[in-house]
Amino acid sequence: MQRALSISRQNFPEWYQAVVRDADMAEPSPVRGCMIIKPWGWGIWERMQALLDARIKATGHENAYFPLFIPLSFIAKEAEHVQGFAKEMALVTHHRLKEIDGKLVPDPEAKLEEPLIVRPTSETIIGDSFSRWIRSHRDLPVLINQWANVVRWEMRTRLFLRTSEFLWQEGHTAHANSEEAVEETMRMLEQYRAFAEDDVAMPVIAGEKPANERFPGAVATYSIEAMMQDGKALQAGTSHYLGTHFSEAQNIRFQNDSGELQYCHTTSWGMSTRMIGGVIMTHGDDDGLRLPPAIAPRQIVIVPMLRDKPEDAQVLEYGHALVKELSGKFALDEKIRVLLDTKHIKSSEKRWNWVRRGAPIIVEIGPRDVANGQVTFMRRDMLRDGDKVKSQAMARDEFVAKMPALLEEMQKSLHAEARTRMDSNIRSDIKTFSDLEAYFGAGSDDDAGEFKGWVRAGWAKPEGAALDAVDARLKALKLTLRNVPADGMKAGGTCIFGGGDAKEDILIARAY
RNA sequence: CGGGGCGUAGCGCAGUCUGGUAGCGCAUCUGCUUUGGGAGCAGAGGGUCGCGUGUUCAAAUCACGCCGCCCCGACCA
Repeated sequence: MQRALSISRQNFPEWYQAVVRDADMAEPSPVRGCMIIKPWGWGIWERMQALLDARIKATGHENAYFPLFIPLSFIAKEAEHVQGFAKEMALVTHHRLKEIDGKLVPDPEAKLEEPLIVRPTSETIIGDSFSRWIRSHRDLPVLINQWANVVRWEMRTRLFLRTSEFLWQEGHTAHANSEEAVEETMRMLEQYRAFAEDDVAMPVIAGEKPANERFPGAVATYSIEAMMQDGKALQAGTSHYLGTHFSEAQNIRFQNDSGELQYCHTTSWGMSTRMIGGVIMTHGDDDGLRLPPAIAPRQIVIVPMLRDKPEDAQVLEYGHALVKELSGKFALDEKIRVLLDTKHIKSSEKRWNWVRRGAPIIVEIGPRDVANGQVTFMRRDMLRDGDKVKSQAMARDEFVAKMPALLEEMQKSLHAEARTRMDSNIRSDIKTFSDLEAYFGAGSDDDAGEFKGWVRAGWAKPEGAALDAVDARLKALKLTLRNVPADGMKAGGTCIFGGGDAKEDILIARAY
C-alpha cells in the first residue's frame, strides 16, 4: 500500500524524524543540537502557547520577562541547583571579537569581569528580583510566568524532544507558607494535566517524582507522564515545590503580620516545545502527523482541484465562499481556522502534504462539487478504510453545519484512542522484580520491537542508598521510576523491589 | 565521551570490496496528452561524491586526520 510517509512506525526513531521533516515542522540548524522551527511547527507551538497561557492567566498569574543572561555568581548560590546544571551550561566570557592573524577571535582585552551564563532555567535571576519586590506579607503571593528560550548543553539531542536551546514557559511564584506553595504546585500540575488531556488530547498520569528524579534544589517535583506509541514514557510537564531552598539562598524574605522576618516558600513549573514531540509520538500514524483540532494551526484545509481551465474560477470562488462561511463558525470555543490552499502545485501533491502535516479535515472541491453544491472531505483521524483513503461527499450546507461538532468529536476521539492505548498498556499484575525482568527482557535488546508499556507496582518508597540501589537495578533493564500516581494506591501489595509492604504505587517505564 | 552504523542531486538509494572521471527511483523545469484526483509520453536542469591531507598517470572508491548525522550507553525537560 502506498503511504504518505516512506517509513512506518516499525522503525520508531526513524519514523519520528520522518514526520518532523515531512510534516514541515522543523529542521536541524547549522549549530549542533539546535533547531529551526518551520511555520507549521511554530503554528502548533503558538496554539499550545495560546491555550496554556489562558490557563495560566485564569489561575491568577501574570506574564513578565527576565533576561537571557545570568551572572555566574547567581547560579552558584543554591548548592544542589549548581550541581544539577553545571555540566550543561553555556557561558559568555567576552564582549568583542578581534582579528588576529586573519582570524576572528575573542578579544583578550574584552573579557567580561564576571562571566555570564545563558539561562538553563530562571529560578536564580527571578529569585533575585523577588528578593527586591517582596517586603511584606501583603506583597504575597507573587505569581509570575514567562515565555522564554533556555539553553542546556545536551550531549544527545533530538528535534523537539531534546534540543540544546528550547522554548518553554516557566512559572515562578512566592508564598507566605508551605501550605499555599504546595497548593500552588498542585494547582499548576492540574493545569498541565488538563492542558495535556483536553487541549493536546494526550492522556497523562500526574504524580510525584521519586527523590532521585527531583529538580535540582526542589523539595518535591511533580510531573505528568505520557505514553508514546513505542511504550516509552515522556515527561510532558513538571511542577516543583521549592520550599525555602531558593529563598534562603537568595534572601527572599517578608515581614509577617507579627513583624517577624520569614523566608518565602517558592514554586516553579514548566512546559516546553518537547510537548510537540509528544504530539507526534502520541497521535502520529504511518501517513504522518495527526493533529487534535484544538492545537491544529488550520483545522480545515480546502484543496481546490484546479486544472488551468475556465471552470477554475468558479471552483476558487466556491472555495473562498466556503472559507468565509466556515471561519464565521465556532468550534472548541474558538473561531474555526480554515485555509484555502491556492498554491500552484498539483492538487494530489497538496492533498498528501496536508495528510502528512495532520490537518484534521482535508476538503477537496472540484467542478462537480460546485455544480452539485457539495464538498468531498477526509477526516485525518480516520483517513483510511483498510488500505484505501476514505473520502466522503456531503452537501455543502450540511458540511458547514456539522463542522463544529465534528471537530469537537475528533478532539475527543483522538484522546480516547490514546487513552485506551495507555490504559491497556499499564500492567499492575507484575508483582516481583523477577517478573519485571522477565517482562522487559532482562535488559537485553532482543525484544524484537515487541510493545512494552509501563508497570504500575507497589513499592516501599526506599530512600537514600536504598533508592540508589533500586535505581541501579532498574538501569540495568533500561528502566526508570516515572512518578507516584496521584490517584492513590491501586497496585499495592508488597514492594516490587523486595522492601516489605508497599507504601504507595510507582510507575516504572522506559523513558525519553 | 564510549560501542555500532552512516555521509553520493531536494528525498530515498546503488556504485566503494576489485581505483578509470557518477547513476537509479521519486521530486523539479519545459512541451504535448489526460482530467473526480498520489496521471501518461518526450525532453531538460540539478552533484566541489561531508571536509582536508596523502598515495597514484588516475580517487566517490585506497590510507591518515577531522567534521556531521543516526542507533545504543553515560546525562537530561
